[in-house]
Order: sequence, then C-alpha cells, then structure tokens
Amino acid sequence: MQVKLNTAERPPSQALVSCDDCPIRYRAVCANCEAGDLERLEAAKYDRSYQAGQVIAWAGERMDFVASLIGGVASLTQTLEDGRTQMVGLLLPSDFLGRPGRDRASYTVTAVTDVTLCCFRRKPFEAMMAHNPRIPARLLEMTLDELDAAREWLMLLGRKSAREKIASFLAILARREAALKRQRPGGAIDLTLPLTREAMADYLGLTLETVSRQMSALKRDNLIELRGKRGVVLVDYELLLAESGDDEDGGLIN
Amino acid sequence: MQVKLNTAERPPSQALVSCDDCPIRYRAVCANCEAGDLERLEAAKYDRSYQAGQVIAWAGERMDFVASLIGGVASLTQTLEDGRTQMVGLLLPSDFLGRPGRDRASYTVTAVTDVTLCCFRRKPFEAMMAHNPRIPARLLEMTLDELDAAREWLMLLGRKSAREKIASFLAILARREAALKRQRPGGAIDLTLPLTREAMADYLGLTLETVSRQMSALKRDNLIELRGKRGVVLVDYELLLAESGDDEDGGLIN
DNA sequence: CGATGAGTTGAGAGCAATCAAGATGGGTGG
DNA sequence: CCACCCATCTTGATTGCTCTCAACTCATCG
Repeated sequence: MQVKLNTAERPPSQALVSCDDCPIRYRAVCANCEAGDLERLEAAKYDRSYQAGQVIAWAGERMDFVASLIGGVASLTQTLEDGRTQMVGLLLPSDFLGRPGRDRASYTVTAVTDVTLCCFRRKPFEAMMAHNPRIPARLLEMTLDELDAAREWLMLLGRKSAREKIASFLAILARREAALKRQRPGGAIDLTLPLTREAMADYLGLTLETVSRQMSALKRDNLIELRGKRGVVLVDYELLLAESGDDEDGGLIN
Repeated sequence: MQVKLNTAERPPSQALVSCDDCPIRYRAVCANCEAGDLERLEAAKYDRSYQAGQVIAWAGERMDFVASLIGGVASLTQTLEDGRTQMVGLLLPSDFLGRPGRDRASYTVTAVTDVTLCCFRRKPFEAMMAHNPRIPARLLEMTLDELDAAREWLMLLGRKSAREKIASFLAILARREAALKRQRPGGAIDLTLPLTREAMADYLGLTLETVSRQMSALKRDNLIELRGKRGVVLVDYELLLAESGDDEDGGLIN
C-alpha cells in the first residue's frame, strides 16, 4: 500500500471532479437532475478521500454529511460486544452514504480500498431534497434496490452452505464487473477481489479460515484459478452459478 | 382455524374502512397526507382480505396492485430450487406491500394470520406519487426503516447462535408490542406468537426442531414460560435481552 | 375415537468453528 | 539486489453446534 496524504482530515476541499465529467453522473442520487439542479448541487458539494483501511464514520457517532461514493469500495459493519462482526452493506461507486433525517451513523463505515466521496453537508442537502423532488425520487429507487440486495443477502446468510456462499459472492462480483462493461457475464472472467479473506468472511457470515478453505476447494474442482492473493479467474461463470444454489441468474443490473 | 369466506378472489370490493378511522392512518404510506390528498386516495382504494395460510402473491408473478397492510401479519419468502426457504420480510400493520415501478412480485407474499389490505392499482398509485411528493417522501422514510431492520437481521443470521436468534426474535416482538402501547418493554411480558415454529425457523435461518429445542431450553432456564402452542410469557425482558447477544437495547420504534 | 397438523424430544451425522502451525509474497532496509 | 519481515493466507486436527431422521405427544376436529 503506497503512502498517501490523508486528505480526510483536511478541511473540506473544493470539488476535484465537476459534475459534467463525473463517472457516476447517471447512477448516483443526482442521476435524474437537470442542468439547473446540478448547478445548485455543484455549489454545495465537496470531495473527500480516504485510504484503504481508514474508518470514514464510527457507528453511533455524529455524521454531519451525506455523500455519493465516486470511486473505491467501502463497507458498513456492525459489531456485537464480544467482537463478532457482520458486514451489513458494501458500497460501490454511485452508492449513497448516510441517511437524510438522521444525524448519527448507524454502522461503522470503512474504506475497503482507497475511496473518494462527493459530500454534502446534511442540512443543505435535506433542504435541496425538500425543494427538488427528483432527488428523493431517485433516492427511493436506490434504497429499494438496496433493500432487494439485502434480501438476497438474507437468503445467503440464512440458508446457503459455505461453498454456496463463496460461489454466490464471486458471481455477484462478476455480474457487477459485467454491468460496468455493459455485457452479460459468461465464459472466463478475471476478477480482482476488493476484499481480504477476513472482510469476505464478515460479508458471508463465515470465518476467514472457512473462506480460505472453500476458495481452495473451488480451485481444486477447477471452477476458479487463483492469481496471487487478490486475483481470481472464474473458469466458467455458468458452472460457478450452478454452485451458488440460486435457481436462476440473479437479476441483471439495469 | 374457522372456515371463512375467501374474499381474496372476489372482485375488488368497496373500501370497508374509511381513512378517517383507519387504524394505521398515521404510520402508513399515507401518513403525511392532508385532507385533500386523502380524498383522492380514498376514491382509488379498495380492501382485500386473506385467510391465514393463503398466498397473496407468488414470486415472479404479475402483481397489479400495491397495498398497505391494515391488519394481520404477512411474510415475504424466497425459496431455492431444492426447497430451502428463507423469510426475507415480515409485514405488520402499516407496512407497505409492492414496489412502485415494478410489475412483478420479487418474493412470495403469504398471509401468516388473517390479513386485511388497503389496495391501490399500481398505475394510478404511481400517478398519485408523481403528483404528490408527500407519498414518495413517506415511502422513502419507510423503506429506509425497512433497510435498517434488514441489516439488523443480517447480523442475526450471520453471527448469532440459535439461542441468541430465538432470544432476539422474542425481544423484537416484545419491543413491537410495547411500541403499540407506547411503553418501554420491561419486566414480565405476555406475547402471542404470530408465527408457527416452522415460520420462525424460516425467519431465523434454523430448522423447526432447533427452534423448538431452544424454546424449551429458554423455558428450562426460567427465561420464558410457554402457554399452549402460541403463548409465551417473557419472565424478564432485560434478562432475555442479555441472551440476545446485542450490545444494547435495539432502537425503540418512534 | 381415529385422523390430522403442530410441536417436542432423542440419537447420530456432518459441517463449519476453533485452535494451532506453516506458507506466501509484497514491501523495506541493509 | 537480496534478504528479511510482517501481514495475509493456507492447511491440519479437533471440537461442538445445528441439521437430519425418527419416534412420540398433544390438542383439535370431523
């Protein structure tokens, strides 16, 4: 991990990316906004960066901003008093962070990779929501999608075997990769895991040893190949999907 | 179970309950609406009833209406091809059923007890949403709450032991019971379980035998008393909470 | 009074967790 | 440039929790 300047603790900086060439322009909360709306958003926004591993917000602490994730991957985690940890959200580019109408973080938010956020102070953002119905409408759409994803996740945690959990996880990553390239997933796919084995374990409700063992088992069965610690080649997407326990190809992202 | 007329297959009936004395008036999707808004909603709504055990909608099938749950309890379930079932939602009075912008049910919806719905055909409802920002705003609020509940559920399924799952479930029911009476849960509490052992198992990611065993274990340890099949007395709410694994009292419902 | 559905209890098997060594490999400093 | 170091990952042995299969109880209803 290279050493970088920690920009998170600098005072809010001027936006680095303008809305015009924002990579998540058409998927984020602002997706439905028009030129005039964007001007107002642009005036209020500011960027923040975090290094991999840094905590963006602690559960229970005050959080005075909401944000769109521009780049990188962040996780939401919950921890029981004895230390057991469960990931309850995985934020990817275009995902929204924070809850309008609530001033405290409900979960610990951690930068899993280096992360860039497009931030708004909470109060002004809520004011913009009240005046511009396009924002709450889009936020509703995104929240409903997240709820669907959470429900798929409930099935995974409640009923799938360790092997099925790993296969499902890899399939989800592949689908997302394909969605970015606007393709259907199929055949051989190269992936770079954004998560450590431990983070995968927290996502899947397993221990890191079990994650490691099941990855090895999938390799032995020629369903995947491992390239160093983070690289994975899915030899055959369809075959992997058959191992995931799902009855069909999970809904493609539109 | 008494035999009742199956009203679900009758053509849409005139509303039985008027908005004025609707028991969920201030918690449902229409909570923020004013007199004028209610008139329009009232004109479009119709009631439907289902018996305990009846399926309200099958996953993947067309669903031409959305609805508020007026009375009773309904479940959302997902099933893998080999029959494994996981409950992914538990709908209680005031909860919203259906997703605007989607014409197919994503999950199988089942009446767990006898159920009454306040229905709207989907298209007219979407039109009302577009014209009246109070409805999408309230729906967003409700969806965010559901997402929070789903995330608590992820922790339960991913990291809790069978005993902790049962204790958590009973604590959730107690909290909800108390919220209706606008009290804090505490001391001894009488509950009537809305779910069978099997439904509890599907909720908690367990088998019905394990649910039964853990209920018996909690009884042996004098944390609960059983009154027939459905009755449970929580001897001491605080003690039960300590068995649930959570670090603190789950957020009280406002 | 048998039939039925829901719930309880027991015995045994299996899968993932736990405890415990090693292996790997990317990054650093000599 | 090489050797070392540390975090990360892998693998092994064992334990223990939950599932599975099976028998039995209980209340309800025709």
